Amino acid sequence: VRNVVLVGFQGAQLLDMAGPADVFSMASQMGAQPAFKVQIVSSAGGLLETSSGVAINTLAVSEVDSQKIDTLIVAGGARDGLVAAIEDEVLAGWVRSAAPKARRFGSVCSGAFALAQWGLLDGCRATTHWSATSTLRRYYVNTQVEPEALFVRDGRVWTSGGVTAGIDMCLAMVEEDQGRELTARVARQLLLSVRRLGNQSQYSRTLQLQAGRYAELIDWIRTHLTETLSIERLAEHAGQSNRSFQRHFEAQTGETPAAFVESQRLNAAREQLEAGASLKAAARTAGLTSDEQLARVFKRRLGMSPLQYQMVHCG
DNA sequence: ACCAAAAGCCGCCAAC
DNA sequence: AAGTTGGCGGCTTTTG
Repeated sequence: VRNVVLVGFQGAQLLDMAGPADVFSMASQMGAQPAFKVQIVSSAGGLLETSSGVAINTLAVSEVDSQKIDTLIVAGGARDGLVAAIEDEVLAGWVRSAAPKARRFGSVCSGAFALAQWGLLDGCRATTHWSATSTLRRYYVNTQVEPEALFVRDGRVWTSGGVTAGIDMCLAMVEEDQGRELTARVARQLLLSVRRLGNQSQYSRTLQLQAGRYAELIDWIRTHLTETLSIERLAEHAGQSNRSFQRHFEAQTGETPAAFVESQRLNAAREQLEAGASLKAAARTAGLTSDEQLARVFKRRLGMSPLQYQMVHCG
């Protein structure tokens, strides 16, 4: 049985701990025999008030044998609580000594700042909540921040983006330990209809934009992927000049118009490939001009060719 | 794998 | 006075 230890603090985000806890315990229940034991720890132990006000019970770090930890994950949370946790000598000292001895360790969301400050991310590739990636990069120059990733694995160091990405990360851990089949069942049990890969973008434009000013335009883009979607065309559709459109669209969506269109086309192509379409057909319905174009976009955005993607994802 | 042409991006700034 | 607009041009990225 592998010991999974989740590290929390006053003001930590409940889901950052609850998500991983449920993934590992669910995997344990559904497997042939219990594979994981989950413990939630904090500096002093006892009740922890999370950022949402829901309190959870924790063990004190002193009660946990740091020699026997398999997986150690630090939660993220509200700024003040996180800063206090980082400066907490007891917690810092314990994690610093425990993490290197664990088989793997990591963080969810802003927990990456704690790991980084404690020197545990030096020389590593890592990520954090999308709104904080530039800050992480600025303060911790020895860490290669990957802002687009849902989660990043660099050897034994795993870091994930905003809250629910932690669930995807833990599923990937379970998959490594227990295989794909069990992991798929766990994901299904948790009603995660789509498992997301680490290199997927952190937030859903669909959700983010529903209320936005360009919701209608975005809907139009999605339904007209095969047409020419140049800036001119989109600006015209939005009733703005090119320059203003570009400015506002980027402010609203966090992506430039061309990048956004490319994302949409990539997603469409992915769905096609996953549905078993040929490369040419996938390219065509996604509005990419050729299968070479398709390959370029895959390489650029996913770091792999369409064929490799099929191997990994449709295999 | 390469390259010229095209497209996209974005700081700048005068004009609202 | 402060904020927005949109044309220009140079620089980078993408395309065929």
